[in-house]
Amino acid sequence: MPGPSANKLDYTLVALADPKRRAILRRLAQGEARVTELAAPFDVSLNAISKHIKLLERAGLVQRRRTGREHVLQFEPEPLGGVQDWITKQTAFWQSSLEAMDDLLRREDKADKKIAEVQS
Amino acid sequence: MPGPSANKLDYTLVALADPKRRAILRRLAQGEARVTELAAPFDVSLNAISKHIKLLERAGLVQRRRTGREHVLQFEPEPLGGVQDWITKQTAFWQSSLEAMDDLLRREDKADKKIAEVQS
DNA sequence: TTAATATTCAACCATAAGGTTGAATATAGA
DNA sequence: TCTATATTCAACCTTATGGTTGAATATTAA
Repeated sequence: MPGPSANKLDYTLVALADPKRRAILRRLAQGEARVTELAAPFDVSLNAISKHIKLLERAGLVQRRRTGREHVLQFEPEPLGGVQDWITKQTAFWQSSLEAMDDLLRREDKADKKIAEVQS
Repeated sequence: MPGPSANKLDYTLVALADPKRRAILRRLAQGEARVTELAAPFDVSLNAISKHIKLLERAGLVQRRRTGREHVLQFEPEPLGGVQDWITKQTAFWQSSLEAMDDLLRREDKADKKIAEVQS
């Protein structure tokens, strides 16, 4: 989706949203590799993989180091922390809301009992 | 990205990759809401938000319940677990590789010392 | 220098997202 | 029954992805 106003988290999630890119990251988690090596397992063109790597770079998930004509890619886990933070906050919000609703239901229950007492 | 071969995780990550959709999820984490309510904070058309909600549904991140003419949306946190699992495995792979490399370096270091001893 | 290797760049195509407007549907309310 | 409200559907536009092929660049090796 990223237009001109996209932020880091957007880029990270876009980068992770493709199975080939996730496979590339898994591969890089075991150690650096060159573009050709990364492309080998896939049955698409080298150019296609080159583009995938660019999206991973944009997200900060890989870093590139040139050694002569070879480009060595390295896995950079930091942006994954941003995703985890978002998920953590999101579920935290949700759970606190559930607890709040629980309280509310409990209070309503008490009120109902009071009314029942008065009416009985 | 999802073509015909997209899986659940793909859909989840695509859904999370847009800030408006994340904002909708944050809103829904505090409690259910109707489409119009969800659309209110944004300066895009109701139709645009309707489409965003559809992508969230596709990912299983929200559930829809119709009450007369109103559609009530509810947050469904389950798919977020899949994202967390992936990240956990990815970083686990990476750390074990780092440790393996560490061992390797230590061994090489020992070997170097032996060589140094022999040569001295 | 010449030839092979490693990568990107450029141009192109198809599909999915993200948005718009206008019409269709369905339900609620006067 | 009319009319307003809540949502989706359909058609269209633009941009980003994901892919291709062919050419350009840079570096290594003969």
